[in-house]
Amino acid sequence: VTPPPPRSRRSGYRHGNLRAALVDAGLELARAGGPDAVVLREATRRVGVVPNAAYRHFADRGALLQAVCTAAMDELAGAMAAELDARGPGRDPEAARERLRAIGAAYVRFAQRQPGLFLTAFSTAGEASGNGPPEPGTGRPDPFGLLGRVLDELVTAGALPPDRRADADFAAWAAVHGLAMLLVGGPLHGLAPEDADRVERHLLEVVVRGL
Amino acid sequence: VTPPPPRSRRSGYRHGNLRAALVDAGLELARAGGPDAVVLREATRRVGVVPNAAYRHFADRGALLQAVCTAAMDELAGAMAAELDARGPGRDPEAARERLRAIGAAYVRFAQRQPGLFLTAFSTAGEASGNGPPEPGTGRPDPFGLLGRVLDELVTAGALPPDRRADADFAAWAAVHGLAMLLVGGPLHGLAPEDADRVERHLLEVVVRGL
DNA sequence: TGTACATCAGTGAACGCGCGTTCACTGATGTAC
DNA sequence: TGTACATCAGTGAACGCGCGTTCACTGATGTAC
Repeated sequence: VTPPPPRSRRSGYRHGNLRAALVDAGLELARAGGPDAVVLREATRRVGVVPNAAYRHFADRGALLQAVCTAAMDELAGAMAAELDARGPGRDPEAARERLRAIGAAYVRFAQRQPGLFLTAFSTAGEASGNGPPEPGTGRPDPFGLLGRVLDELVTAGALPPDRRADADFAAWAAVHGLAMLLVGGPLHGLAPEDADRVERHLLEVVVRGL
Repeated sequence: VTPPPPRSRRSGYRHGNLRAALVDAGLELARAGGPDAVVLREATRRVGVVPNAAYRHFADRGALLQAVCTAAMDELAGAMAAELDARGPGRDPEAARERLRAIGAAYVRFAQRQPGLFLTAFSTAGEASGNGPPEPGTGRPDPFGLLGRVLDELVTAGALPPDRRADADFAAWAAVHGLAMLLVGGPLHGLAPEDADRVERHLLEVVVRGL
């Protein structure tokens, strides 16, 4: 179906950076079809390379998928960070609340626009990946960390009592994550956009009010 | 791996009710491995029947999976209904709120104890299934309907202003669903049980307070 | 009550498919002398 | 600057696998006479 890629053949033999190219191809597959669509053979096909070439860079299919998941998560974090950067700091209570709404809206919007990537980002399938929030260590922004920062601002701005800060991360995250999941391939899939918007605003109000 | 079942061979030739048996087998597969584990050949193997026999009762693998998904959803609804039935009616505000907490807790507990079934119940993969809440028509209880009933009680008991009733379903559902998804195979997979409990209580408080 | 027959649930054998993965290889690249 | 060589990224061919699905069949069951 996919026309065999032009096979640019770069410098005749060696590929520039096959690893990155495979992750990119996997990302496109995930974008179109979610984690199950990240098929090793198809990724190599798209890059214009023989299937087993992938084994120079990944131990097995799972390692490729893992890299794609991480990349998808980075895209989500990037979308959230961009939304925050486009806004002024949240010094006063209402501005801080607005930032919380904005970050939540960005999360849901990403899920709606990139359902495949969204599902892939959260599809580590309960591997050894984590027993807690997203693994620390990477320097880049992660969705959970961004949320935590916004909640800290909320406390600083006096819009959230410090004693309620503790589990606020998880509560807010769960609420927004759940809406995203219901809208993406879940029972609320196909909800009219304006209805989805209304539900989203309502949910964010419940969270802001409840915190 | 699975020892070939004793092949009870019922009345020598015909199977009692192969359709139901296949759904049961599929349910066990889903319980152990989620929707992807619902493999037609394996289901027939477990029932002790030749693979193509399934085609007398299901158009294809998708139809079998669909039946299994519905059965999984019914189990979830059953767990929630049982939790409600074990409680008195919610006439006064606090009792009504308590019922809301109970139904939410049942939802999350089901996800934790039966992750495979939970994921399967919500894995219709955005098929023609629905553009809105779970399909009406079936007489049995469904999770969304049960939640709606509890919210109605909340209004009757005076614990929820009627003008906020409208989108309360989705907001409450999303919050609880999100927690379940984060805990099951998501980033919060492996959270210590006591932490998960605390997070759950906190989330339910945010919802109750926010509504 | 007994016999002929239509139905149709399950059998047996086979198919093509795409997948992940392994093997021995080749030849361009970059380094050591 | 030129030549010999080690490295190792990508090749070519092949494997075994389990899957969903199709085909023509068989024989127990239940009905009509």
